Amino acid sequence: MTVTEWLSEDEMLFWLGFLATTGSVMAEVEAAVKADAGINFDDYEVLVHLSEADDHELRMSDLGDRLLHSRSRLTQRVDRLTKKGFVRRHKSAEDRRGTYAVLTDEGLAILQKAAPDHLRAVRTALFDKLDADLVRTGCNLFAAIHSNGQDEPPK
Amino acid sequence: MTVTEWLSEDEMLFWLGFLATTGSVMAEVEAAVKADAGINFDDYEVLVHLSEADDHELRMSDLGDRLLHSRSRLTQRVDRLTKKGFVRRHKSAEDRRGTYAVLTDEGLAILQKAAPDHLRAVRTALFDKLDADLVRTGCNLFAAIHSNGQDEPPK
DNA sequence: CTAATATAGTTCAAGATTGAATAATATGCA
DNA sequence: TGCATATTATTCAATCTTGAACTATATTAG
Repeated sequence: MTVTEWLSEDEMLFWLGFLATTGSVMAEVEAAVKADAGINFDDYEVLVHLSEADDHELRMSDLGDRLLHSRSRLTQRVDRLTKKGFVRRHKSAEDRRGTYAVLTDEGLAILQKAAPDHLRAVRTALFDKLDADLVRTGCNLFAAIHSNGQDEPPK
Repeated sequence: MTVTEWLSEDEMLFWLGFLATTGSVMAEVEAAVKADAGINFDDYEVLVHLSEADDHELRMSDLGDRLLHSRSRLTQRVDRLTKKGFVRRHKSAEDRRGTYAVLTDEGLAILQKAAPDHLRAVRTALFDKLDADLVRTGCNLFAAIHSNGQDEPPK
């Protein structure tokens, strides 16, 4: 008995490849970043998103949506990053329910320190194995799957 | 300042697409499986691997490698599945360090019950958006990245 | 204006994962 | 054989995530 007989052969191959590939790429990158840069991947991602935002700050909910993190997960991740001094919060003036997470100088510094390690990990896990054609091909594939970015972030 | 300027434009697009796509596909499938089938995706995956193995059983380490789970993670996941009655353990006769995880009848039943929901989720999140060409394209892409499956499972 | 509803963010407890330490057994080599 | 090293699996404490409940503020409809 096999549970998976209702996908075509190609689809099955795709799905297994998808699971195995994404799992191992992420595991490899996460391990390399933590080992080399001393910061874990999720924290790194928070800092990246903040660094790319205007004034290095984002609303909590906005940041959570980008990271596909639930609200409480983000609250606690930002708590930890705040404790480490890489991020701070400040209340929004216009919408008094709102909170911004802001990248600190220390956060920017650790990000800049970690970035080369991160990039090297991504190259090793991914782009060293792909030629330009496959990269473009992959972009098309992701665009088809993800299309208009209307995700449902968890919760 | 942007941290990511050392990837080409296509590579950057690929990497962002990779993160966003894999994240949202997995989130969608996991949410759908849990909601519809009443079993979470990681548990489901354990049962699938066991169901596909000879005699519906696998060595713990073997199962862990396939799932890219660390040893302790798998130990505890199998603990939970055992408590639910979907899996049981038995010691290996040949290698007395070894333990097999075995699918129980209840485990097979829940797997069969969950499988249609799982498949429908995978179709909705993925294959409904892809034509046959893109599927084949994706297989090639995953093959190039993952090539010979020589992973380093965590730990 | 006010009541009802929606949204932003946090808190708390339960559940899950990580990584180091441990115990038991196997294997390789002198 | 016997010792050193490797492998298999588990345990435990620390860390992290989940999801429901909660507080505070905003928006909408009557």
